[in-house]
Amino acid sequence: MDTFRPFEPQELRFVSSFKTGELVAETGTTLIQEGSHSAHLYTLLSGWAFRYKMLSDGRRQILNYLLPGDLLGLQGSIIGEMEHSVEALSPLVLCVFQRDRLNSLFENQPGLGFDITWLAAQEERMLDEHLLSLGRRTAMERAAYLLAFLYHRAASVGLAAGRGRHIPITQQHVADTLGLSIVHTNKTLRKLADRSLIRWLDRSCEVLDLEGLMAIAEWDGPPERRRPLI
Amino acid sequence: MDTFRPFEPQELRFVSSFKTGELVAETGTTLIQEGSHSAHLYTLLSGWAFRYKMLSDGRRQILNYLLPGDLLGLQGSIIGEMEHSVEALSPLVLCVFQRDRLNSLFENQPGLGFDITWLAAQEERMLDEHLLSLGRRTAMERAAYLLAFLYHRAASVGLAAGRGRHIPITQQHVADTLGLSIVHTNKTLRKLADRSLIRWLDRSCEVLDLEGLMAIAEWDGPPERRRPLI
DNA sequence: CGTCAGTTTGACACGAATCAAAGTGAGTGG
DNA sequence: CCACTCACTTTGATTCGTGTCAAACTGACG
Repeated sequence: MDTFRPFEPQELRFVSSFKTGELVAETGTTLIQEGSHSAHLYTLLSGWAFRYKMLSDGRRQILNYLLPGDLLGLQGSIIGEMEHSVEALSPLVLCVFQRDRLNSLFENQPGLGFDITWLAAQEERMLDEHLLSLGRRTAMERAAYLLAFLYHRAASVGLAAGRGRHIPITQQHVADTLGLSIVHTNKTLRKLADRSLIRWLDRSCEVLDLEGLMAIAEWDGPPERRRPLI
Repeated sequence: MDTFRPFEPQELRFVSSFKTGELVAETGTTLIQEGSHSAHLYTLLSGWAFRYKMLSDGRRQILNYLLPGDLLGLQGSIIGEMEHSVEALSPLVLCVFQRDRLNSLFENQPGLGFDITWLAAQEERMLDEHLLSLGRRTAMERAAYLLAFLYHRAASVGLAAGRGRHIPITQQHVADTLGLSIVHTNKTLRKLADRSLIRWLDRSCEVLDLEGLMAIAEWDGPPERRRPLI
């Protein structure tokens, strides 16, 4: 089963029998609320978003970031209840599906069913890496890893060149992703900037030295796509 | 799509066209090595195992635990290369499948394809919760969460009553799961034991007060299984 | 011109890591 | 049957990384 292909948003987008509509959202919009039983499944067509969970006293943990091609709300579709919230980091466009069509999708479009599983496996791979980061990397290593990771993700969907190459997050987002306080996050990012590895702009980050970041984090980047063995 | 059913190992086990054989392993056996391109996909039929990643200087992070009904090696089957290792925590029995049959499984058994995606969504849910733990919970909260979590998982596959109700891990495993040093882990577990929330045995843990652990961690347990809406 | 979100910096406190050492119990070999 | 080893657990002393508190700075916006 090395013969996968990456999930193409357009693919689901034009399977008219599954598509319900398109949705545009502003920066900061809460797209999905923890505990909700959303009736919909979404594909992100453009923009950035993030998933997070909160504890009752306000502690927030960002779980992962969403870029074009990613699914939102699969958990709700499959398990029934969303266990995390989703918020827009930039203006974005979503493609909306009826979640109750999901089982017929598996029946009628096994290729798409496999693509969904492929996406879920990718997500699991990213979460594994984040866990390694939170559990065993120092603050500096975590920050370097996160920025290298986000740069890679942006590059993989063509956002790395030209205009959009800045990662649209605040230091508060970084802190809540890395499990650090915002003060310590600021001091850590400052060190990375002083070493010319990154540049911090108003509410975004520019990666100047990807290799340097990856070396600090001891991270090799996402695995090479395997060529089909047969 | 609220009408899911939990994945039954027996289900895959007796789909003879996919099954390759059965495999028995001792405690401590490395079942899958990070970086390998395993030709097989497994279902755990009995026993406990855990997934982990390591950094080159020996820092280890345990990602999650595997119990009967869980899949091993799906990542390898779908992405091509394993990005984590798997080790047995107890004697265990695996059911082995050829991974190259996976796409034909999606074609011919869409119901099983959906079950695999369901399992992947469950794994993602657990990893999300672990991330919240590592990022935003204190040492005490993390320990309480982990033990409550493992108790729940064991109970959900019928391991909670009688003989097998002890969780077969060492304090080193707990430390590597929670991202703590083994010394601090010991002191934290000691406090839980002094409060009669757990009892620590030779190389295992007995949960005495599940509610108490869940209250400390501020964790509600896995979501209720949704009844079908229609 | 004031407000507000975001960034920056310094002083201090605290939680967790590290260092060191001893206790326990199972297994092993003499 | 008794030393011996080895993995695991336990405890105390000290160090260090990160959190908390406090305050100032910046730029966008109304």
